[in-house]
Amino acid sequence: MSSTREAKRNLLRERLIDAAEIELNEKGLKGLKARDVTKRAGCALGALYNAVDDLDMLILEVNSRTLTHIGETLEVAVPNPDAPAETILQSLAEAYVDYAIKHRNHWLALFEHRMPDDRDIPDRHKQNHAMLIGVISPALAKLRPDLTADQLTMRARTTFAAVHGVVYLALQGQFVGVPMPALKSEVAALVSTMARSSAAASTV
Amino acid sequence: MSSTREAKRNLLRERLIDAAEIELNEKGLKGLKARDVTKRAGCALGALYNAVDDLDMLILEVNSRTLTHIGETLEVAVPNPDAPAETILQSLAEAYVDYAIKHRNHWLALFEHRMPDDRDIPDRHKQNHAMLIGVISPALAKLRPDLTADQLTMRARTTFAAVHGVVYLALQGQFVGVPMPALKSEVAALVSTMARSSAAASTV
DNA sequence: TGTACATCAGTGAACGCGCGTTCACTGATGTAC
DNA sequence: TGTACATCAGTGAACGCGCGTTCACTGATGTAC
Repeated sequence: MSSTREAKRNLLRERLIDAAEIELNEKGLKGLKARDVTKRAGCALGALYNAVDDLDMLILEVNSRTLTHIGETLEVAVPNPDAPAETILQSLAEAYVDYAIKHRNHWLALFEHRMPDDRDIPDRHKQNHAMLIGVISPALAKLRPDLTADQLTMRARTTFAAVHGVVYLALQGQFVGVPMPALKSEVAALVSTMARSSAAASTV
Repeated sequence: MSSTREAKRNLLRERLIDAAEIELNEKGLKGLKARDVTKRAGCALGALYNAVDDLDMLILEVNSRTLTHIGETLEVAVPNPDAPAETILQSLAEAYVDYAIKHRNHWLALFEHRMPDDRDIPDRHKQNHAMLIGVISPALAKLRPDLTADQLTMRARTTFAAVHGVVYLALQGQFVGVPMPALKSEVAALVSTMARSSAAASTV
């Protein structure tokens, strides 16, 4: 058998992803360097390319973890799935804001990372992203029983993107964002707005 | 007098900003190179550093123009300042979406460009950004006469950021964004939601 | 179990490239008289 | 107006650095007999 070899290989792979996770957290996406990652993982520079295709792929792995992590956080944030839809949406939004603040660099990397022109993102990773939408949909569906599944998906994306935008500009700090101290209450107001107006079912 | 010298100097400066504007439009922020800009402006590489501190400063100049341009676009988009507040907000949002689509790279550069760690952004440039908020405020004020000036500013920022977020994720293409064909109607729905719920004055 | 050979993970110095910025030089513009 | 000198914009080759990736080498693990 070659299980020892393979096990070792996977172990190093994990160690590299762990290391990249820490480096990303500390230095942000732009500050993530192959040399720092391998040094932290305790292996030689070249070993990285044996464990993983590419630095981009390593980042994708970390991003996958982050998405899973966000998914878990959001699930836990909804205490009772039978609560009023607005309550659920508020919980989700608050958890999202908290996550973004606490894991700023991981969260930013999700939206900042771009593959080089030619290559594209593995399906597995795209599905991970879909989770962000899937988690809002049930609550929205309650508020808008009149919408088709497709319309709901659109509305869920819009809702997510709106909240995301407020958090994103606030965390950038510079410019037009809401100042950090006001962030949570502004997001709450936004979600409340969207939930109540949706209930009126008067929008397109 | 040294007016010939100074005039020439300014002329080259303008030509460099023009060139950077075109390069940015064609290749995006990441694709903007000092060599390409000077080549397009028809001068030597070194001349850039005589006309301008830095490549970052050149980008800031282009971004300033972009902000002015957006400002003009938004002003023109409001045909009648006495129209109902929701109508005005819808016009502004639509104009913003159109601008982002049409001048994607310029628009993106506004939010993607970061100064190197130490240096910070000149005040002039920050004020330019404030315009984005200032232009929404009057319409919001009509909807929410109950809010203080500070609260209004917050709400304007939130409103802007929400719309911005939807457009931003949609234009990124990858991931969770609204698909482009649905973008305008989704933004319209979002603005409508915000305008009507605000009128109810029931949010924090 | 032991020996001989094959494979492949791990090493880290070296490669290669991109690219912002500098710098010694030149020639044009400006100043003093 | 003309001459001698000073200044400074413009030139482009060269510098310097960061950094992802490769590659010849080594030593450990695996396979065949």
